[in-house]
Amino acid sequence: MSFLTKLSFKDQTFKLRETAILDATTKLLAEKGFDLITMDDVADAVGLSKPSLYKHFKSKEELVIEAMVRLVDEALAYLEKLPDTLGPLERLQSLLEWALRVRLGGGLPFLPSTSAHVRAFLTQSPRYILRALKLHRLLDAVVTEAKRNGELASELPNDVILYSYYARTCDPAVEYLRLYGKYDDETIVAHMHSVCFAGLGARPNR
Amino acid sequence: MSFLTKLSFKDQTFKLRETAILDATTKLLAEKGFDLITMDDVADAVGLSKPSLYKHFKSKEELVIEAMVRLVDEALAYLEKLPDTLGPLERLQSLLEWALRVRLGGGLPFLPSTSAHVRAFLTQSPRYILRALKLHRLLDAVVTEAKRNGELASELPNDVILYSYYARTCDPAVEYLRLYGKYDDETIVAHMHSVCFAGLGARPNR
DNA sequence: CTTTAAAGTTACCAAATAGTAGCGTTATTG
DNA sequence: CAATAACGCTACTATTTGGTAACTTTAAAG
Repeated sequence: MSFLTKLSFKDQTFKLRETAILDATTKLLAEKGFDLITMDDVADAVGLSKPSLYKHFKSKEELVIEAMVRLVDEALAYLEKLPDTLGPLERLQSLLEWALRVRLGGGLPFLPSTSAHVRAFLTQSPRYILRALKLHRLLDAVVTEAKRNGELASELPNDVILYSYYARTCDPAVEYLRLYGKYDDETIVAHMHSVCFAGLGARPNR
Repeated sequence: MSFLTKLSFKDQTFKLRETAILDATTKLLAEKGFDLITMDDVADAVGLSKPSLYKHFKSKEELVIEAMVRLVDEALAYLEKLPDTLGPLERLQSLLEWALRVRLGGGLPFLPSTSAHVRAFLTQSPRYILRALKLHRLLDAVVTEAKRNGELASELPNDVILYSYYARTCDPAVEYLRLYGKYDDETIVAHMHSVCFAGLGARPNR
């Protein structure tokens, strides 16, 4: 028996279940938000009983932290996977579009804009903070580079750009556009992209 | 005794208490969000007992609805009070700045971006819907006018502009800028204003 | 096939909290 | 000053829900 199959069957299903739980949590978080989710909801969604959940995650908050950690990891992976040929502005645009598509596909908005409670315990979690800071620092460098290229507004401080950028990935306008605007996903992405980088004001005609 | 003083003392204090309750609710909503507020919190904040609250508002949800109704009414009043000399873009800019200052001063973000639950019962409340729609229609006309003047991006549909505009009044970037950016309120307002109308991209140098 | 250890489940507990019943108190009216 | 009606408060209930104890089943190992 190989080293890999040594941990098999039980441990494999355990791991599978863990991702299933995180998937369900992610979906529910996107739909209802932290406070409206009960642990029974999560258990039902994944076809498990509540105590089994606690075999994997020791509390509701840790469950959500892990879901967010996974999300930030995906963002980091996406950013690193981008071809080297892409310029800084293109990287930012690509990541924004990725984040919007994740959300439109039923995923989480990253950035805990949802509730003060969630933000509080997320910012207490070293696991989360570590990744969020890493992403933040990476993007900060990209923004600096983009400004140097004259691709971003040099009159705006980096943190204003970054926080506004994050905010756009969890912009409630997305939901309103889908709900009331009846646009398809790609149209929403295009519009959000346009608003994010060019604003609402009239654009100069070249 | 005049007709006015007829309702006096008790009824006057009753009315005063009502606005005090709404003030406290507004402040708490801005601080903690709907789900983390208990009716005891509100009662304590205004120096009352919980059952007295229920003499004024028959449920927690109705209390929040009334707070939001009052907020939208204030926005409507602000919009109507603007001098006729202001152009459409200036009106939008002025209202955005007003909304941001309200928030920075401890008030509510309008638009129920906080929780799915809040949004659900707000959009069920005729009292709220009525006002929200009225504001929406007013602003829609202003946007159309601004586009005609070449002051807003004519390539964006009105609803994209409006939902993005609303989103900017409750943008989480505001809190992050205050918390981590250490900017004073007026600087935040100026930056948000800039980001909203001109976007993050490089601006044309005239 | 038997043993054993882990995983899953049912049934439960404890805390929090929205909402209420009924009593004490205060202010208005005659 | 006396009567009364409304107002506010203390103390309670019911429900929801995060979390757990102990029993049962399943699967790996000899």
